[in-house]
Amino acid sequence: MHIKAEPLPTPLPCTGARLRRLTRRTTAFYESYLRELDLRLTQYSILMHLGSAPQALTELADRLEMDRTTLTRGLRPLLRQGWVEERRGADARMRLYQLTDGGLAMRERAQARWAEAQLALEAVLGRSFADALNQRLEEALSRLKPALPEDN
Amino acid sequence: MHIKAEPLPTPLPCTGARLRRLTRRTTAFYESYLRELDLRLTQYSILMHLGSAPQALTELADRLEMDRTTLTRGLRPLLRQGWVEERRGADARMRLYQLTDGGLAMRERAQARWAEAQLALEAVLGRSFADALNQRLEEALSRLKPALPEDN
DNA sequence: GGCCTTTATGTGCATATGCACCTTATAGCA
DNA sequence: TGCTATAAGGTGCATATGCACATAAAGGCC
Repeated sequence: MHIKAEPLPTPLPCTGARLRRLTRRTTAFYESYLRELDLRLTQYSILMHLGSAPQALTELADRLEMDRTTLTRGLRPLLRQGWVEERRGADARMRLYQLTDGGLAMRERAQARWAEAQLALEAVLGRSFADALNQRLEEALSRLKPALPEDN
Repeated sequence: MHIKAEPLPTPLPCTGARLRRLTRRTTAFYESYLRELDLRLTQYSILMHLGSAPQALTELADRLEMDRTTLTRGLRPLLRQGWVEERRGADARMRLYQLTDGGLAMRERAQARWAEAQLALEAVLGRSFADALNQRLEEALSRLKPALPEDN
C-alpha cells in the first residue's frame, strides 16, 4: 500500500478571516503613504476625529467605534508628539482631549497624504468597485451592531 | 460676539478605517462563539490551515497571507497547548509544523463552533447580502495584491 | 451628610501586526 | 574547496486589540 500524498487543508470560506486578510493588506496600502509622516492608519483616524473642541475619552471611543482601552493607549503616541492635549473638566473623572495647533497642522498634512492613498486605492480597485465595496462595508456595519452588554 | 459651537469633526469616508471597524466587530462576533474553546479567530485560521503534513513556516504564512513574523508568534500558543508540533527537516533552516492528534481533535471542535458563528453571521447580515459581501471581499483581495519587495 | 450605585477611566495580560535588523544554512560559482 | 549571495527564521520595538479587574469621582436616597 502506498503513501497518500497529504493535501494541504483548504478550510471553508470564513468571512472573518477574509476581512482580516483584506484589512491587513489595505492597512499596509494606506500606511505606505502615511509612513513618511510616521503615522499609523489608526492614529490618522484618531486625529481626524479630534478637533479644537474637547472630547471625553468615551465619547471619542464611541465615535471611532473602538474600544475605550485601546483608544487610551492609542492616544499616547499622539500626546507624546504634542499633537493632542489632555485636560480635565468640571467632572474630575473625565479626560478631555483636543488637537493642539501642531496637531491641527499635522492633521492637514496627514489628510493630504491620506487623500492620495484613498485615490490610489480606488484606482487599484476600480472606481465603481470601490464605491460598491464601500457601500457594502457601510451596510454591513449597520447590520452588524455590537452586542450590548445585556445587563442580566 | 458669541462663541461658536465647535462641531465635532466628521472625516471623509476612509475605506481602510471602515474595514478596520468592520473587522473589529466581526472578529468579536466570531470570538464570542470561540471563547468557550479559548481560541482566537486568528488561531482558528491557523489551525484550519494545518494538517498532518508538515509545512514550513514561510509556506504556511504564504497560504494564510499573513506576515511570517506574526505567524511565528501566533504559533506559540498553539504549540504550548500541544495542538501543533514543530520539527526540523533535511534543510536545517526550516521549521516544519503539523497538527498533533490533540490538535486534530481541537480543530474539529473549533470548526463546529465556527460553523455556528458563520451561520449566525450570515443570518444577521442576511444570506444574500453575506454572499455578496464575501464575493466583494474576495474580489478586492485579488485586485489588491501586496506590493512586491521590488528588488532595486 | 453618609451609603450605595453608576460612570469614567486606568492597568495587567495575552495576543495580533509588521518593520528593521540579526543569525545561520544552503546554494552557486570561481 | 572556499567565498559570496540568497533563503529561512528569529528578535526587538512600537503599536493595535479587547477582556477582566481595579480605582476614583459623581449622583441619588434616606
